[in-house]
Amino acid sequence: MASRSSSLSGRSSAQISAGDGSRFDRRLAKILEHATEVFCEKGYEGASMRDLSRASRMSLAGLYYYFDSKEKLLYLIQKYTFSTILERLRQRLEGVDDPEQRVRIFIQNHLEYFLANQKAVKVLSHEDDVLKNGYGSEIAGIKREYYRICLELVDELKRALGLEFSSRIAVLSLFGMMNWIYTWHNPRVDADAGELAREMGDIFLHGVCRGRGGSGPQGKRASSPKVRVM
Amino acid sequence: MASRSSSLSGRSSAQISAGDGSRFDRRLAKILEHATEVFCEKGYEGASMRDLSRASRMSLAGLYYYFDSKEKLLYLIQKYTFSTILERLRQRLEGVDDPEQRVRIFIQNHLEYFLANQKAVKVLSHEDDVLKNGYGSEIAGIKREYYRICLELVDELKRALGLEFSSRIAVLSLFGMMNWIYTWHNPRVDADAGELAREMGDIFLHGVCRGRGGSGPQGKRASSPKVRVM
DNA sequence: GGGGCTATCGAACGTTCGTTCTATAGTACC
DNA sequence: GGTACTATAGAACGAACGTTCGATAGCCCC
Repeated sequence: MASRSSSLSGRSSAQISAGDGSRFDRRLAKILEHATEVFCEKGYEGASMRDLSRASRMSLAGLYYYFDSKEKLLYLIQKYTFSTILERLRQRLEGVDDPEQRVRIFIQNHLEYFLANQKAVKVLSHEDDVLKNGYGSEIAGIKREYYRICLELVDELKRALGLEFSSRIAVLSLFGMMNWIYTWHNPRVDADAGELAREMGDIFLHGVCRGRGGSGPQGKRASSPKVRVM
Repeated sequence: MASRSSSLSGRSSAQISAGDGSRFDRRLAKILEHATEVFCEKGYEGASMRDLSRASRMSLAGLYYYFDSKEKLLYLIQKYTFSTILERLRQRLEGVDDPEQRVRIFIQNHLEYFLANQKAVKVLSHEDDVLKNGYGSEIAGIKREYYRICLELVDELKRALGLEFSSRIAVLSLFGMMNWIYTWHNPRVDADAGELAREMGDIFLHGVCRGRGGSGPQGKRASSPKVRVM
C-alpha cells in the first residue's frame, strides 16, 4: 500500500546522492534524480509516470514501491532541494558580521546552488504552485523562511548604512535577478557562480545604496516613499 | 475541419478585447481571454479542453470551430500578448533620445503591461518552452527581438556614459527583476507600475553605473572582465 | 528447505485526455 | 420557402493518464 518511510522524507539532511543511508534510500535518491530531470524537461503536469519509469529504468508499478504518488515525488524533490539551500546558507552566515558581506554571502550561496543544481531548481521555481494542501504549505513555509532571512539581511544593511528604501521591493528584485538565471544561464558561455554573484551583488548593492551614481535620478521625486513590506 | 482564419492570427494589431473585427474575431478574443485565465491558474498542461469549455460556456466541440488545437490556442495568446508589448514599446521610444530616459521607458513599458495583463504575462513566462516547432520558433523570434532592443538600449547607455560592464548579464538581470513580478505582485499591497518602474529603474541604473556608491566593491577585483553576449 | 521480507514486474483498472463526427438550430440572401 | 453558410452541441473515438493488484524472484534467518 503506502510506500516505506525513509530518512529522506524525514528530518535527516542526508545528501540526495550520497552513498550513506539504506539501500532503499539510495535507490529512492536515484529515482528522485531521474524524476528531477524529467520534470525539468517536460514540466510536472507534462511528465507522465511512464516517462519517469523509462528514465529510471524501472517498471511503472515498481516506482510505487518507493513513494505514494506523483505529487509526493514532487514534494520530496522540492523539500530536499530547498532544505539544502537553507541549511548551507545558515552555515555560511555563521560568524560573519559585516552586513554587506552577509548579503554577498546570501547571493553567492543562492547562485552557487542554483548553477550546480540547475534542474532541481527549475523544478522548484517552475512548479511553485502545483503542490496542494499539506505538501504545498510545508514548502511554502520553507520558502517564506528563506525570504525572511534575506529581508533581515537587507534590513541590517539599511540600518548599518543609514539607508532608506523599500526592503520588500529590493529583496524581491534581487530574487528576480537570481532566480531568472535558470531561464538563460549557459555554462559554456556565461560566467560561473562566483563571478555572477559578484556582478549581481554589485548591481544590487550599488543600486540600493543611493550614492548619487553616474546617472542620478533625474526629474522631480521626493525622498523615496515607503512601501509596505509583506 | 480547420477553423476559419482570422485577423487575430494574422498581422493585424487589433486589441484582443476590442469591439472591432468580425463577430468571429470578437468571439475568439473572448475565448482567448477565458483561456488565458484558465492557463494562468492551472498551467497549460494542467488545463483541459473541458476546463476551457466550462470557462467559456461553450461546448467542447464548439471551441474547435475557433481554433485547430490546444497548442494553437496557446500560440495565439502568446503571440498577441508579446506583439502588443513590443508594439507599444516602439511607439514610446520614438522621438526620445536620452539614453537613460530610453532605458527608463523600456522598464516602464514592461512593468505597465505586466501589471495590467498579469495573467497573460504569466502564461507567457510560465509556458515558455511548451510550444514546439513552427509556433515555438516564431514566439522565440519575437522574444529574441525584444531582448535585442533592450540590449541596444543598454549599450547606448554604456557608450553615452563611458561605462564598462557586461551588457548581457545586466540586461538579463533586469529582465529577472521585472519578470519575477508575476510571482509576487499584489495590487492591494504593492505600488503601481509607475512607482515600481522608478524603483527598479533606480536599482538598475545606479547599480550599473559604478559610481563608488556608499558601499564600494570591496576586495580584489580587476576591471570587470567581458562576457560574451548571446 | 521453508517462511518471511525486500524489491520488482506485467497486466489491468477506471478515468480523463484532445480531437472529430454528425446533426441541427439560426440567419441571410434569392 | 428554399438554399447556403455560420455557429453550436451531443456523443463518441482511441490514446494516455495515475494508480493498484496479484504474482514472483532473490535473499536472509532458523
